Amino acid sequence: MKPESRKEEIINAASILFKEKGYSAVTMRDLAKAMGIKAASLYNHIQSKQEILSTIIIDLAEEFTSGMNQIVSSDKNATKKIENIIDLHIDVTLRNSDGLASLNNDWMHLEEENLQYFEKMRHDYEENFRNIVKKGVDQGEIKPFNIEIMVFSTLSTLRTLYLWYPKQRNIDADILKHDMISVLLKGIV
Amino acid sequence: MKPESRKEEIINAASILFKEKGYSAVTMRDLAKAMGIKAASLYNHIQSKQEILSTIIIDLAEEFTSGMNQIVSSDKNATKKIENIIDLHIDVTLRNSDGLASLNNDWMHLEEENLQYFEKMRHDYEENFRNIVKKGVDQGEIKPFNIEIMVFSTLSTLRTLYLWYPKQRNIDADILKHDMISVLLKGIV
DNA sequence: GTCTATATATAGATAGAC
DNA sequence: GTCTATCTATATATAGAC
Repeated sequence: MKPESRKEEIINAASILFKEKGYSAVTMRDLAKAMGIKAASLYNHIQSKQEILSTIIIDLAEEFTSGMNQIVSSDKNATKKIENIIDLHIDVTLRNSDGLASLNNDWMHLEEENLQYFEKMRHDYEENFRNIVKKGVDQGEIKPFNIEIMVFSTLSTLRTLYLWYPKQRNIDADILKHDMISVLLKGIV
Repeated sequence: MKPESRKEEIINAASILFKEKGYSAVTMRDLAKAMGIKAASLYNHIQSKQEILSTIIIDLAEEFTSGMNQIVSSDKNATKKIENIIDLHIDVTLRNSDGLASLNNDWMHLEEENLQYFEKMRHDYEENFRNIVKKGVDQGEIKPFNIEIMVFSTLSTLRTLYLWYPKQRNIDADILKHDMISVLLKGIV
């Protein structure tokens, strides 16, 4: 484990609090108390509460964007690409399930450029997903159900993993990946 | 359409704002502006901001609880019961998709008894769902995948409908029900 | 890197006039 | 049923000492 910088510690502590109560309901005093310091001291490491939120969300969104771009440009069939997307979500969830709460529920509190940047990444991500499913249907790999419903159903499950996985005991990541692929795909494929 | 009381108007306006920004980020002044009155005037109809939140959430949670109790006590097989649960979620989503945002994201801001009451209803709801799936597996109706993953996957999709359905154009409720049952069940059953 | 003290803004809510 | 005026608490953030 590489040592965390003080800024990283603050961001991790904030991720946990934001997950529990949401960005708006967490005060800088709450965050300082969780760190064992006073609120004013936080500002020696970060510029604003907003900077904490945007760091959490944008870093994660870029991680998903980067992962999706690799999958899209790979030379695999649709089914395999969807399996890779499931793996991506599980990997990110294992690494930072707290931060995913902010990405899912507090993105609307981003400001200006970061809000637009986030919304573009999310839109592109969904569009990439949709195109993979469409191509799978065209090539007879995936059942010809309503495309939007299949995309929504799969994505909503993957996006909610952060709420569910930390509560599960004794589920190994590889077993989870295998079983999640079964549940999400065996009905579609 | 029966005429709305002023209190119901406030609650509906609040549901929309809470959906957009979350309970904590919406001020009584925001709500008053949406109603075209001053913040102080709201208090002639409601006791507190907290009362608005608890009304939105508890009413919806009781609706789900009541619906689930009917399904549980009905004389049907597991597959049919799950279809009825899907119908229940779609019906509630059509009737009050705004309020479902609070139920999903702002329940932790409930106070005291209402928080406990809500958490018990949510727990019982999940337990009922889990038992239906278990029985379906035992009787060979449902594929023997990991129970928790099937329950989580289905519920996470149904709980997120409120975000997705309002954005869909030209999807009739009955068609949605049919297609959603296909996507969620044909892989499991 | 953390502290105390504080500036400034805004939150939920109440009192009392109309 | 709505208003203006206001109370009290608390929010984010800064200044400057240690």
